[in-house]
Amino acid sequence: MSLSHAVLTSLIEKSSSGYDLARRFDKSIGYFWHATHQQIYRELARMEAAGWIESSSAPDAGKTRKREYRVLDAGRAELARWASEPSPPMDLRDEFMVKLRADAALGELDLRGELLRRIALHRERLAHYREIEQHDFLHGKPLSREARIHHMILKKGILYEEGEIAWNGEMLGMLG
Amino acid sequence: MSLSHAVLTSLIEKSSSGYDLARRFDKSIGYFWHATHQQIYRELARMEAAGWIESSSAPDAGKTRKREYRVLDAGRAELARWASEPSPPMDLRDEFMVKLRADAALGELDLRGELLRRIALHRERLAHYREIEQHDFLHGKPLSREARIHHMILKKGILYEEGEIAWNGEMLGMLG
DNA sequence: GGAATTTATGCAACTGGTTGCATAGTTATT
DNA sequence: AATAACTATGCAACCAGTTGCATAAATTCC
Repeated sequence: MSLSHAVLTSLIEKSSSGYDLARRFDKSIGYFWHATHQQIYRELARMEAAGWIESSSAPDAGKTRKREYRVLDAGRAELARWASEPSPPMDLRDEFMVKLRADAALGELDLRGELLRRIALHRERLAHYREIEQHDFLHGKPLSREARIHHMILKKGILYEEGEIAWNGEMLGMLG
Repeated sequence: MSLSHAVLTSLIEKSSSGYDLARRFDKSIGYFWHATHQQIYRELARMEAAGWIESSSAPDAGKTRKREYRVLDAGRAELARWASEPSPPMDLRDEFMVKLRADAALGELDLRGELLRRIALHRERLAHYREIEQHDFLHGKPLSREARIHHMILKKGILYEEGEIAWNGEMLGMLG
């Protein structure tokens, strides 16, 4: 499992409380690795027990239990170790492809509504990604190595959404 | 959960024993929905208990416990019901993107070896898919509705692999 | 000042998925 | 004839992930 490593990466980018981390996670790594707040709290507890991170009452805690988590050297070392071992290729799990095969086997199920919904969803996401791209990466100023990597990750999302829109469109044409 | 529906779809395509089903699953639906033999046996037991499928000693069982499973009308109805409810968009879980962000945050981890491995893997898969496409769908004879849907699913795999190869290549150029 | 909402944390129960092991018959090898 | 390898099935234990609930303070609304 490597949710812990995803959380660790996000914490290296910025020390945070569990809640802030969960929200930031949603808008960065969450695009290609979803996690609930529950999972994140659990991973934080585990990683603190393992000595990868430490925590203390957050500066803005007030009377709350809010804590701030920071990555320790052991955590950085673990992340580097994990990152340089080979990863299994990502496994796809596309429910809609199963539905299409079910349609092929059973006869007419009329999945056109679903296709239209998917096209709309992917168009929305694509527009969102392109906005981020314009704002963060295409402003003309030179990009750091870190920013160039983040840009490439975003581009992957853009290519994916474009591919989905094109394929779903063709599929719709076939079923129409 | 809908592993049961994936198994059900495969079983509608052809009544089979658990073992045969598991092997066939690997080479069809397994491309976009992986399942172990253990999961498949468990789903078969559940679905039989639910009255979606029935089984009897397989014709070629001999002295073995081999059983053949067939889909009942209740199973077909359930599959149709499930297929026409909206599906959540597939959630990506790409470990390698996390590693890239870790590289961006930590500095040099040298992921080029991993990129080369991934490119080789996707090239291999692409070649395999193209072979299937040539053999099953580009033989010139007209295709049934079922075959055209299967072709579209395969094309999605082809587009995906092509996209991976292109993106990983660009990423390699950037890190090189 | 009180009510509703948002921020923030976490326990407990459940469900899904993986791993290791056990069993038993069949076929191929030496 | 012995043994290794493959086909075929399944139990049990474990681990990961999700859902529902509970708590509590801060903030916003009326």
